[in-house]
Amino acid sequence: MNYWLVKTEPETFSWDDLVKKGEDIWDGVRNYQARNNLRKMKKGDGLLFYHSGKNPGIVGLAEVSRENYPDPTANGGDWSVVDIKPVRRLERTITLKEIKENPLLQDMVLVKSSRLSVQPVTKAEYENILKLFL
DNA sequence: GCCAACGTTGGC
DNA sequence: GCCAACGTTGGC
Repeated sequence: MNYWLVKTEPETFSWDDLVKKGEDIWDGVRNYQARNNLRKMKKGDGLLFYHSGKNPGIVGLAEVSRENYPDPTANGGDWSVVDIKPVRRLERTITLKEIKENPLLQDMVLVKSSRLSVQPVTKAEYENILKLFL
């Protein structure tokens, strides 16, 4: 089981939208690194659901419900999507600020390469994030 | 709204 | 294949 962080602008697609829909296709990724990460995802992998923009931070836990298949929104081009479904909302938002301030989380891709929209997260990082609100 | 970081494009 | 120009992302 692997862990990932997926970013979205809440104005475009938020955690609440995902909960409302119950399941959603994670489409529109047009970055090779992000796409390659999508392709490595296995059903049941854990996802940290991250809101960018105003008050950036992790708001919920989700999981991969369907492994990668071709992106129906791509006009040609070799792009992939996965389906994801919500697991639960976090008790509170884990802000980018506190992630940056936490010595245990300094190696997260989020801290080092903030623009990548689909990122791998280590098991240790995932567990350390859970500890922040459990 | 600004700007730094990064990815992509295209001329040579 | 290099690199300048440009576009986009996303934090602040």
